[in-house]
Amino acid sequence: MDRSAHLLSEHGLKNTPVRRKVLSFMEERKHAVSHAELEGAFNGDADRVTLYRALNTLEEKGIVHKVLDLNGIARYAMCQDACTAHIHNDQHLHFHCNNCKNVFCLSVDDYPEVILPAGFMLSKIQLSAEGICDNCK
Amino acid sequence: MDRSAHLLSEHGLKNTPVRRKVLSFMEERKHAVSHAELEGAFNGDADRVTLYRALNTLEEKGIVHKVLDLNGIARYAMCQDACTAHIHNDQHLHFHCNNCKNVFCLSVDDYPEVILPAGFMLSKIQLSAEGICDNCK
DNA sequence: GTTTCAAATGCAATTCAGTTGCATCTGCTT
DNA sequence: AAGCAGATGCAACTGAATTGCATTTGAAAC
Repeated sequence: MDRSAHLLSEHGLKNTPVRRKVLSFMEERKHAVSHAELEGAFNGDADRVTLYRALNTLEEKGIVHKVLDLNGIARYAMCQDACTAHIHNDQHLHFHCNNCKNVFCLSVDDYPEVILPAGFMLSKIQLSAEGICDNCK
Repeated sequence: MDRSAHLLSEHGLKNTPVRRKVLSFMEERKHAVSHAELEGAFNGDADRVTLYRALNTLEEKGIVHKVLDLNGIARYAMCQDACTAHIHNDQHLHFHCNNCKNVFCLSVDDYPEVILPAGFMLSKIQLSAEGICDNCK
């Protein structure tokens, strides 16, 4: 049983070809992948709706996480590198490339203190960066 | 000439009823406003497309700035409070309410240093927070 | 290895934010 | 008052994402 199949059974999900391929596709990239990117990779081997549902399910189970790119389009990443190194698995930085709009998950050491006005309750803070990725420069 | 009209002429934009009302509506709120919110406020007095174009124009001229909410929907704010206090007018924090999805622009004192991998060029960093706003708590 | 059934998939249709093309109207300059 | 660039309104369109429903399938029970 490969890593993708293991991840699925571990979370009580059926081990289907689509989900396995989605996961291994993500593992191979170092950036967060969009639905459109996946659809291209499947090239007709899975319905677009099935891909949307696979992504939603994987996110609900905490296997991948979702991040909106600069155009507000959802992208998904596993980010195991950054996550295993920290307790809170969203303690990482999202780098948005202004050119290709890809999103990269990078680890970050220290977060600033945030002081909110009275009445605001903080649940999490998120640091994001914009610029040009190494592919586009 | 009121403040809205002044802002428009200052940026070489025609002083139209729609733009004036958009600006004064924004000035009255302490959160970033969405297109849907504006459309409700106009209640038929302006076409939806006109509102989209007004928002785009105001953003292009640097009068307002755009921020995507947690659902990836655009919201716009003037944020003069935070902006006049700092040199870089995007040096502020966006607080996203998990409940009403409103976005609040808050000022922030210090930004953390961000070290990127080789080949990545940084143009700006952005701090955002999630939680519950004072209205929803 | 069958049977069984909840869960997953495929297909069609729908929603919703946002954009574009084009004709008409209106601030603003002269 | 005239002229016109730019703003508005209307209709149609795009693209991401969702929903309903019939069919198929993974995996557990037999």
